[in-house]
Amino acid sequence: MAKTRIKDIALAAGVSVGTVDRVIHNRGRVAKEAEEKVKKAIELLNYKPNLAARSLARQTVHKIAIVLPSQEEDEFWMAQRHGIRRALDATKDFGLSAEIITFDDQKKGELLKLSARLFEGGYDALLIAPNIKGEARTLLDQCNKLNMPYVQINSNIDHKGANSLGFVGQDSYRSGQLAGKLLDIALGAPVTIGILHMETEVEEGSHLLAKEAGLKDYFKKHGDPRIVVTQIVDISHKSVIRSVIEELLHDYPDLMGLFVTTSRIHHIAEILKDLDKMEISLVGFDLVQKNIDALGFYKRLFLINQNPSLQGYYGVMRLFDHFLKHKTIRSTKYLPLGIITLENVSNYLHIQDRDNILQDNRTYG
Amino acid sequence: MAKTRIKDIALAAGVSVGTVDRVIHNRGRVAKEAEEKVKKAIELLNYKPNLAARSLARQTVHKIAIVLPSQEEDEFWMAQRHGIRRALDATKDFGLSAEIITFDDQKKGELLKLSARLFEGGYDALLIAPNIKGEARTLLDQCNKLNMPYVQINSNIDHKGANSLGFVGQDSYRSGQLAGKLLDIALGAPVTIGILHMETEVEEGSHLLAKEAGLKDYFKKHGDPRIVVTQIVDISHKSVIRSVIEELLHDYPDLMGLFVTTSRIHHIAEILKDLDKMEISLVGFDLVQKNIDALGFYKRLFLINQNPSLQGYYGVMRLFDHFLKHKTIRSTKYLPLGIITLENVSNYLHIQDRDNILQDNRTYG
DNA sequence: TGTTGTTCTGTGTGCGTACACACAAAAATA
DNA sequence: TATTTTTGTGTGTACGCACACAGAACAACA
Repeated sequence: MAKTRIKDIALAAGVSVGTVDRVIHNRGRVAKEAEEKVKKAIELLNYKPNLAARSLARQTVHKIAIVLPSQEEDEFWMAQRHGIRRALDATKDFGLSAEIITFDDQKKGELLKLSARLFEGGYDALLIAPNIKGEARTLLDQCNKLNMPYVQINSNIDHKGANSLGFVGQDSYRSGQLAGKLLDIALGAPVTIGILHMETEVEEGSHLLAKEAGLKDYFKKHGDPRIVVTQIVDISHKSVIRSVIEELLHDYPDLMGLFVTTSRIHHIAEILKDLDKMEISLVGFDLVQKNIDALGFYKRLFLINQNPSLQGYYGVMRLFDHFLKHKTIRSTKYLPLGIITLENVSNYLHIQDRDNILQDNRTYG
Repeated sequence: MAKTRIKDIALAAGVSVGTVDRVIHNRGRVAKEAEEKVKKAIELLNYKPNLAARSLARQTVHKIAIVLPSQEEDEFWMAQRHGIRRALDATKDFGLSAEIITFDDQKKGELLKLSARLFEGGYDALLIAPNIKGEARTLLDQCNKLNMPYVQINSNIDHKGANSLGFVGQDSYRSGQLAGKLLDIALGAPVTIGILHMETEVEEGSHLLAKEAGLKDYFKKHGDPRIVVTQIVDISHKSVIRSVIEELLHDYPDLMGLFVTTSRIHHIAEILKDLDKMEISLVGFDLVQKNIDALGFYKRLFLINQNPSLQGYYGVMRLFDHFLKHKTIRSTKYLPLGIITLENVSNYLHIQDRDNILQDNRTYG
């Protein structure tokens, strides 16, 4: 039951550890027969490399650049960062180091400006939230030219380069379907349902439109109610939002459900509470504090959690798998769409802080 | 930015690595002044032990005994085992080994029979699903006498010994509240709601009663509908279940919601489909295959996921933290109560298989 | 037969830590 | 003072692996 070491394989195959090492790492310079013998011994003894020893022996530290929007205060990106930090803590003893590089995603061209820094900073890989599609595409093209692996998180620009290590994020279309289901169950009878994009710009092919499509498709199969789509561009003034809502309620007296495709549903909850219209069912996104507060006073509210923390975590872990375990994953990983309501929100908040695995906070003792 | 090693501390403190080691591990035999200097250097240089090197150098492997019910075929316990295996894979290179020991939880006294094997098998810790409360309590008392740390998963018998490393599992009461909320939203008008315990025995203080209490308490605050509690003892014969349901529907024509406190809600879904009564909303537990199938044909069905896989995972990780990182957690950890419906079930199935962290499946190459 | 080149293989060292051991210095005893 | 005991400190080795380097074996040439 003792673990088999390289030494054991060498013994079994009648060669030295050096030869075994060459076979394991495909370094060449091994006679065919020797290689065969070693491979057979590896198979037979079920050899699995000791990760602790490997990362200790390997001197090369893989340096990864993590590119994120510079919205320091935004809770969604804070959660992303949190997950990233967690993963880095867990892997720092195993040959992974990282730097977070931010850019202003409200201005054009800022992402591209990072180019020089990224490709001349000696980085071995890129972890990027490519929410500026055009610019990000240029960067990823560059990655492929320079043979630098990259993982996308949060936004996916469907970039199928040879160096792509896939995408970790949410399935927006499916989250729209889920919102449809929740509203369907909550409403009972067919009525009017509103979709609200609360965002300054809804660009072609964006998440928001995928969510819209998901909800619409759900209702094509189930009941086919009237669906009204509205965009609220100016989200900084509550009065503007309020008048849009009042107008909607006036135009569609049977409006009984609202789906907000961004994280700003708390505004709607507050306004509807004010208007004493809390019989309207709401579905929105993200566990930001104001939304969590809204759960407390608005019964018919569901939040869909996109798990930003795990996006960061798994994103980094993909690079870890790639470099340290020679295990390369290129597929898309969709994180679970958590349905959050007042009765289960506490556990979700908990896990975001506690997931630390293989992390040592202890200084001594 | 280079990582500080023990050597660096020794240099900074003007002592040898041996002295630093003694300070770090509280081995004594260090002069007060030397100790002070070392501690200061550790603080100053922000020393964090290298986990890879530590587990490589430390030869002692901590052996843990994992005690589970012997229901090999049960999907819930399979998931538990899966999570346990995942955690063991992730930690096997770091000085943790484990053996799963099963007992027949359908017979009395079987758990206690393990006693000798557990306490004379040279185990360093215990991970137990103490679903036979009385017998488990005796075992845990024994643990405290022998100074053997233990973690409880899935069931919690509130055992506050000095060696307890807490509990990882679900919050049954809260899951009942959550079921209440889901039914409340789904029903709209106040009607009759049924609670179904589908289990051969509902013992005092069991999870099932906690779930019942949670749902009842929820509705005391919201609408206060009529709630009917029924137990179905004989779950092996579908005809028995069916007649219970038919009787319920007859006695309570306005029954519009059913809460099944075990994983057997698929039976109910199948029967109601048969009876063409699918307007009744259902809430049940666990992602077992038959329940997942039921999601496909029964729209108004929600499953609450108790995350058995993560229970096993975090349970093992607690022991890992305790032994390898000297980081001892004694608190209760409640896992998130996932709300599952057809539209988000796929992601939940995915994550159960994919969560492998720090695991090396690669043989060579 | 000697020389050069090519292909293959074994040995040695170091990664950062844990721990055993040897030994020096100081203190307690004779 | 001599001897034992206690206390404090440094050195050396091993863990399993990666990788550099030396060198053996063999063939191909002069």
